[in-house]
Amino acid sequence: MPPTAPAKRAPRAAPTRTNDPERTTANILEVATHAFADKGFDGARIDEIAEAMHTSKRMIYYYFGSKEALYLAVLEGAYQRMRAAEATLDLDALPPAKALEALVGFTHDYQLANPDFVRLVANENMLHGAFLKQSKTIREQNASAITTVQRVCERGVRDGVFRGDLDPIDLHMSISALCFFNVANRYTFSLIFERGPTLPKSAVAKRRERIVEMVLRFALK
Amino acid sequence: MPPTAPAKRAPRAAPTRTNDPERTTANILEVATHAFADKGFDGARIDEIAEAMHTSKRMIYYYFGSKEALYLAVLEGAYQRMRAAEATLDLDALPPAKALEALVGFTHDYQLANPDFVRLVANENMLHGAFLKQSKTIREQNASAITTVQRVCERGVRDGVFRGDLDPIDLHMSISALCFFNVANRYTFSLIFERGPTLPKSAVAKRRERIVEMVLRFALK
Amino acid sequence: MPPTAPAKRAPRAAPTRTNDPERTTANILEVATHAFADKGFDGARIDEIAEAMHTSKRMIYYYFGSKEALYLAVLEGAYQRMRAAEATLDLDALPPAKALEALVGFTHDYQLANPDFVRLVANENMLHGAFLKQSKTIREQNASAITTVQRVCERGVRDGVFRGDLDPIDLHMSISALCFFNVANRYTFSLIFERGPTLPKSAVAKRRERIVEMVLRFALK
Amino acid sequence: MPPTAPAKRAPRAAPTRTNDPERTTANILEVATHAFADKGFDGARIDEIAEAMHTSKRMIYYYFGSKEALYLAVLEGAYQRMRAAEATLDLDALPPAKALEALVGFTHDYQLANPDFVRLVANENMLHGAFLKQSKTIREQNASAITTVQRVCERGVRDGVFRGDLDPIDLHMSISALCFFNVANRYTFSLIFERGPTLPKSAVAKRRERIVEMVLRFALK
DNA sequence: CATGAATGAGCATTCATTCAT
DNA sequence: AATGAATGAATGCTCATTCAT
Repeated sequence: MPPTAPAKRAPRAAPTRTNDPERTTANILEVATHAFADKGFDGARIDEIAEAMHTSKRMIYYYFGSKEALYLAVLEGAYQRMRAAEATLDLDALPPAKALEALVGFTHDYQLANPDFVRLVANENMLHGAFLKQSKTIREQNASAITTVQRVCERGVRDGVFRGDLDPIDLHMSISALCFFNVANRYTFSLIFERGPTLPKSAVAKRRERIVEMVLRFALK
Repeated sequence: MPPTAPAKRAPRAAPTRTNDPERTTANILEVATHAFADKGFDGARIDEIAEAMHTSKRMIYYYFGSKEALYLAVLEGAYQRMRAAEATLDLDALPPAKALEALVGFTHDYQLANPDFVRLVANENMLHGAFLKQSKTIREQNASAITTVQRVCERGVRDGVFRGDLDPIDLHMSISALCFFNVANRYTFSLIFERGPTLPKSAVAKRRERIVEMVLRFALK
Repeated sequence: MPPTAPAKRAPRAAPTRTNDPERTTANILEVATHAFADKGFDGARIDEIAEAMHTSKRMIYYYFGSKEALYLAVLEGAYQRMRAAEATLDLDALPPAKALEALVGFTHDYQLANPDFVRLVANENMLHGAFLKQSKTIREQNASAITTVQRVCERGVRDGVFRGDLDPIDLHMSISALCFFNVANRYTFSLIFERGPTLPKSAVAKRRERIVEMVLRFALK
Repeated sequence: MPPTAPAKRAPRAAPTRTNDPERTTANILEVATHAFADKGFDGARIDEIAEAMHTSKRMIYYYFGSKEALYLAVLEGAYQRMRAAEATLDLDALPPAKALEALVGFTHDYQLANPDFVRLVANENMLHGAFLKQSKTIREQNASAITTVQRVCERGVRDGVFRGDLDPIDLHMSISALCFFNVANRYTFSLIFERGPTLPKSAVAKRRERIVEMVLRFALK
């Protein structure tokens, strides 16, 4: 018998009536984020999300209207949290090389600590960016994202520590690529090592070091 | 209209009866590869794959037995073609630095030319490597893949042109990461530029150059 | 007609939305009981059951989860109704011979009046008892069933009216066999008479008499 | 993957080309008899029957034309073998009581030894005798079957050892019922004993004895 | 006589969604 | 603000059967 269906009238855990819209939506988003990150948009099931929530499944439609709208909200939330974390970095206070190092380190650490975000982005690419296109919010945030790298680059070039032909967008891409891959391609890559998808702590630290070094070697004169 | 109309579907494009199993399976695999790469395992529909084939949908089950088995066959084919292409590289004939450059260039070019492969791998990671685990074939091929990088590294270190602490697995990861991202994260990344997901030719060449340079700067003493 | 007609099925009899789970499940069970009894588990079609219901086919899965679970529920219901009817017999109030007569009569009459029950049991045997094995409910009810015969036997033996070597299980089997066959083997047996599967009233009465007599002659000293 | 489909081109054991139609048909019938007896008409699968044969599945259609025709042939064969065995009984050589005893004993023993026959008959009843109706062969054989009992009855009544109101058809029914049930209702009945569906040898002998006794007690004056 | 390749029609089941309260 | 009941439209899959050689 499928776990999703009521199947024989066992109406499960008693959906705690919160009477608190904010808590309810937050709970839905949290559960949905895990679900969409874990299974992707097509693989995730509204029923399963409902099962893992504290409120009833009907609430998803009450507050979000559709699976697509819920997914969009999840995606926007994930991007927003990432940008918020990024915003705490005060790169301008650091000399360019240190700033770049900090940026790469942050990117690496954040993605490692937030595989849900990484997987949501990977899934969004599987969907040809269908939802991202719809989101004004994310587009605006991303626009500002590139200026962060840009400012570091400019300062570095001006100070003569970075090579003159440094392209911020290209650099941003390289940083993202190196950090993203660790998390996003865990499962296929780990086959080479013949071990589990998550690296031991020491290997993670080593990998982090090398990514930072790779980017800096490339940027420095 | 009578109340219980038979409602027969209009028989599509004339299913050319090949009586040629090899052609039939090849056709199924080709169509399925596009479909799974385009929509992912969960998003792809057996019915849609059938629609795009020259034979009937029933043949999928005749030759492959299930959606899962078909997907696995698709995945194995994609990996096999990639390794076959890689095998044509004669890196041993080149000096280490040139060999590394050739390897990075090949990886970049192959993935750019074969987004289906890239997307299948990305999707497989969304599925936590569920299918890759099942495939002896792929595991064996991957094992040999790492030795290619390894040999180049060893020669480079021995010759004193590469840094002594070069880790082949780590290098392989960096190369993969940089090349993979271009294709896999096209849709989310292109939002930054506010243009379409595929870069103009000149930009592609520029990106290729920089990836090669980044890797070489890192590997060289 | 356009080449790609939507071909919508004519919506049947108006699915009265009861909003009454009990009525809905009862309706499903009733219809399914007839269907499974008529065609057996493998012969019965979920679609046909749906067609005969007052609610939509989807409700079967909403309330029962699968064809197998529905069949099990049907089987359990059939056994339960039989045991409930049996429980109304107050055999202890009758002298042993009369009690045995009443028991045989009841068995005969119930099975004749409930061919659905008989056929479900016959079908369950075709399935090697696959579903019965799963049902705690039925196993428990059956356990108590044998005690009914047992008590009558014991009293009859104690009173000296029944033969001393009477085996309750064996007697139960004989009674069941004689009554079951009338209904279960109707179609093959009626070929001998070259008439329809159901006997005329007078013949039924005669047969009942003889079954009762056969059992009593065997049990009495 | 389902065991029936070719699924990945393993064309199984090499279908021995017999070039002997009689052996081929006999083989098909034998395998089909087991299959239909085991799973019933609806539960049996042409593919599974083919799998268990020495020739290819296509032969079923070559020699029998359809699943229905094959089933009918199986049914006719089963009845024919039973009647053939019955024909070896020389009841006329025995005094009436001994003849009846022999007949009951034979019926019991044959059905116990040939559960396939019993299950085919049970299944045929589930199908409302749909196939039996079509078979001239079986109808003719059955007609003669009743005369066997009839002759024994007549002799017994004439000799004054059997009760005068003995009805051959009714007696035939009782004999059949008692013997059939043992085999046909094995699975549901065994639940009462809480043991496996087949009785130990001693219990079988005991049950046989009691059936014989029950019939004789009823028939004798 | 024999068969590998191919299939239309149907089957159980699932999914996101809406109705009625 | 919240929800249990209900569902149309697919979805992956199977079955007996036929075609072409």
